[in-house]
Amino acid sequence: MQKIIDTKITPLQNHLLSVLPDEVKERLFPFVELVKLELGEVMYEAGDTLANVYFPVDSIVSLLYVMESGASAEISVVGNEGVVGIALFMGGESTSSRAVIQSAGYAYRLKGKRLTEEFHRHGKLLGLMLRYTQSLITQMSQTAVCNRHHTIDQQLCRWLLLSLDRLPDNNLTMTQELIANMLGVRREGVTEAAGKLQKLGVIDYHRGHITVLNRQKLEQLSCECYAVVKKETDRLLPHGNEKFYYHSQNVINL
Amino acid sequence: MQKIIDTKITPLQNHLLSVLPDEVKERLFPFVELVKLELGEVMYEAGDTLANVYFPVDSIVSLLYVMESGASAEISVVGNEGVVGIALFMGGESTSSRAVIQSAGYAYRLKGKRLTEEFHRHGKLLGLMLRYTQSLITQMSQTAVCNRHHTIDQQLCRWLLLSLDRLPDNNLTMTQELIANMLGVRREGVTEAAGKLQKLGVIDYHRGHITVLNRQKLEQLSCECYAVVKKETDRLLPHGNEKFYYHSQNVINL
DNA sequence: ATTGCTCTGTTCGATACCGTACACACTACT
DNA sequence: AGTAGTGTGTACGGTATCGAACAGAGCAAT
Repeated sequence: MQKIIDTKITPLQNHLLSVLPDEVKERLFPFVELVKLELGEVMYEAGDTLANVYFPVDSIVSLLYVMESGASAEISVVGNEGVVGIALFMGGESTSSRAVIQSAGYAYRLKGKRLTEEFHRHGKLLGLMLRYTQSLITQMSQTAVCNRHHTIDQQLCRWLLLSLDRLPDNNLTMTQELIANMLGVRREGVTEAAGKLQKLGVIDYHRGHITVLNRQKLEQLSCECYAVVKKETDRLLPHGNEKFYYHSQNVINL
Repeated sequence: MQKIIDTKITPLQNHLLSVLPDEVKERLFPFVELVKLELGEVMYEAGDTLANVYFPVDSIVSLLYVMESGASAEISVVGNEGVVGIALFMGGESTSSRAVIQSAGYAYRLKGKRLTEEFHRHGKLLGLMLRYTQSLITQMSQTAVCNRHHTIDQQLCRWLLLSLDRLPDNNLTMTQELIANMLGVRREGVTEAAGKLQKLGVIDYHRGHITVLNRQKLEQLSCECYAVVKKETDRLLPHGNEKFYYHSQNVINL
């Protein structure tokens, strides 16, 4: 299913795409396709062979591990700062994680073949992908440690901040049940933690819609993990020029 | 400090080095240096700029995160199946993790410059490094999930198996205190878990020396995390030819 | 208005792990 | 033999999280 829309969306809204040298942009952009991602859709399952990579624009994708028991835990988040499908260029073709749309929106899709062709032509893109991958590794590592040492309250704050950074405003569409899956805890645990934040006036939520009212306080209440990851990511991937141009284009459903 | 020893050690005992094409071996091996690693030594601190990568032969290196509070947790282990210092070729130059020698032994050191030079000359080495990095990512992810969902008992089993795979025999030199640091739990927790394994006749240990008596049982008692990581690693990095040749060579202390 | 469904709030006992404290055992050194 | 130091065993209360069960509240469709 395709339709042409007049959007305010451009590949440049993805940080990785926006910092590429102009010549690489010129070669690559004709081949990227705009894809619409719906909340809860599964982008790929653990073990799937990947054919495309996705550069989120205003969507958020959650990488999560599912255990034999069915219990799950999010190991990292990807928004417009990153790319989904690193296994494709890392050479493994698949991963043992599942990718789920955590926040609906758009992403640009690129065929894996185009990507790897570009790798051989010019090292810039590869270098960028690798630095991004390293920042992802940082996030995963910090998650591992955070799971071990920090309370649900702290982790919820961390998680909200991670989401906030990848959204255009302060509203996230997300039930407590889903957050619980991401954090790998019971839904009741999230209810309790969210209740505290509500009482403190930090957030406001109603049936699957959360609004962050006081970001600063959220940062105070969060564990160090958020800041550590942010700092390291900024080091690895300095922000590029963030001016955008808009145009009409095709949209495809995932 | 240097001395020439007659060892039974060769670069081929490291799996990554051993699967390289002959031409790459010929270019690279003249530049690798044998390094002796002592138990407990810190290979690099979080944030250190890396100048070398290390290919362990019979040593084990633990990558661990240290939090502001001083609490720590191991996020992955590297033995002769891998390489320490991926940040160097990922482009980040440093990581937020610390690398500690978990089991004394030898490793081959290669200047980062030599490594990246080889990347430009021939894609084989890069591809291998990237696939290894992906297997490392798998390990980190699984660790994150394991920290969330599994008991200390299960995790101790997993940890012992990870160590066992990287050692020549069934003996590991390791106090409960150190294991506790790796797992990010209290020493008493390890004492208790180890006590159970002792009673079951699975392990035998005395003041910092652990002998695994029944590996099969250990695998049964472990959580799935060990098997998942092993399977994925085998997929990403098929074993090469493991015949070795021996010769005299220099040894350097770290 | 009724019904049904999803999302949230609350309770209760169970349990895994923590923090603290201390006793004991083995080893090495004097 | 005595002493110091390191590694291990155990005990106790405190707490965060779990598992299960259920009640209510908001929303949608009929």
